[in-house]
Amino acid sequence: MPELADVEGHRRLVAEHAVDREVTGVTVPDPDLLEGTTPQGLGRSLVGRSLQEPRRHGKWLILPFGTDGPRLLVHFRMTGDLSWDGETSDVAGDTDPAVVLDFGDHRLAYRSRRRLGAVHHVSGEDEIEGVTGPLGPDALDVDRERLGELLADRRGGIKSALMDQELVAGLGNELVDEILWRAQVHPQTPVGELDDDALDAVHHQMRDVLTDAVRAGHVPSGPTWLNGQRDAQEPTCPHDGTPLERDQVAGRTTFWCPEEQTA
DNA sequence: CGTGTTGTTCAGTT
DNA sequence: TAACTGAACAACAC
Repeated sequence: MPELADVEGHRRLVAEHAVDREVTGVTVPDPDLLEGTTPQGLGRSLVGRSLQEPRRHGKWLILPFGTDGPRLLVHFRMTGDLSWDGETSDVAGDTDPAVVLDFGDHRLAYRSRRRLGAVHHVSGEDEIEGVTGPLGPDALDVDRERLGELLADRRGGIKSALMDQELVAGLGNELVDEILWRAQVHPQTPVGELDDDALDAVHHQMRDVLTDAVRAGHVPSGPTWLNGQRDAQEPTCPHDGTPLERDQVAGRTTFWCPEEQTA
């Protein structure tokens, strides 16, 4: 379920185990999910180089090799994970890995159960944006002032704005629903109608939700989280028990509390 | 056999 | 023009 928090979990897994280790071999069981090079080219590019500190920008995981060397840009889309020696940072079922990096006796494996994600190879830092496209600042780096600036000229609803990776990178369907529910803002509220108090609330909740979700490595679904109601038969507001509304907003299934999130 | 799904991109529309 | 909608992508669960 890769949104910012999940990808951050994958980043931590790599940071914990693989940094400064040298690639000794690569295997690409599913070449369809390798972009920007061939399986042979991947080996020529990476073998002998060591992995540097991994970064994350929004939902992209960036794995740099060597000094100013090639990078792997990893995207999970709807499903997928990384595993280190079989220890996974998420659950992708029993799917076979698509791309595997060997580090001596250890191995880092990328899986994408529905095969929508991909591992992109670029040869340097300046090629990254060509793959990711323009991205807004990472949601974890957006302070209150910046949020106001980003939304200042924005038309349309707040949910579609927050989901737009060019505006803010990293927020997905679950995170945005959670943030707006806690901020008591209706997902379709036009951005221009949000006053300072509402923007304060959105920003504050964005920080809180992200902090908790990153700590957990995914969007939590406990009893105090809207996210926990997502696949309940009769979803109710964890605050007051009101039946939640459910409809398509910004093209995604959206839940909100009709009592608290007034338009 | 339909329906739905955490993300992104594209074509078409407002 | 900005931004919206819907379809498509692939695979699986229900």
